[in-house]
Amino acid sequence: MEKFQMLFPFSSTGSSNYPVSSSMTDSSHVFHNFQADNSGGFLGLKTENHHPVPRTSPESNKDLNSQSSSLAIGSGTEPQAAKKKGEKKIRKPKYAFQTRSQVDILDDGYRWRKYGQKAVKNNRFPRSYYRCTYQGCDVKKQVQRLTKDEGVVVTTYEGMHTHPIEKPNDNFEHILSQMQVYTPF
DNA sequence: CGGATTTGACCCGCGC
DNA sequence: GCGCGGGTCAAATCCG
Repeated sequence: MEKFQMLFPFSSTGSSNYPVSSSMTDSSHVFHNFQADNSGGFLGLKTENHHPVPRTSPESNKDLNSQSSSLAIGSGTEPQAAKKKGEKKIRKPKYAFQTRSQVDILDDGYRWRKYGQKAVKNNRFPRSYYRCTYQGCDVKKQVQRLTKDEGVVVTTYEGMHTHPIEKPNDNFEHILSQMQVYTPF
């Protein structure tokens, strides 16, 4: 596998076949996905799980929620608190967005270490699991392609980065900051 | 040599 | 209670 760096559809480089070529319009597209999700465009994703203690023992290494076959866009903004009564549920913010890209590796400026890869049912392409390699930063991310359109890559972020970006990436940094603003967290 | 990847095994939640 | 699906760990491997 070759390593593609800097290949970023969000960038100004017009190499990609991104529907919008304007500068800020890109971010708008992203937000469109988010809003659509909240509106019920996609199926709601449950972010019920929590993580009381960090992974210290090899036995307590289960967390995360299991999503359905389809890709769902979830977020910490989910009205989870409304239905459940006083559960120790720590909302785990989850963000997902689709991008049109030839490569799975979307460099968002953070350092990721791949820790797993699993084949998904209903999908010929495997899903990759990444984790941020920053001390104290347990942000996870998974990348998956759509069976229908291999050109579409779905990236799902889990958690928020509590540290500055390690790599200068103008455009995405801007988008990221906007995403954080958009989120109540 | 150190850090990142790879890949199979293991484990858990849920549905039947 | 078992099987399936999905997620994570961990040892071995690869690469710079």
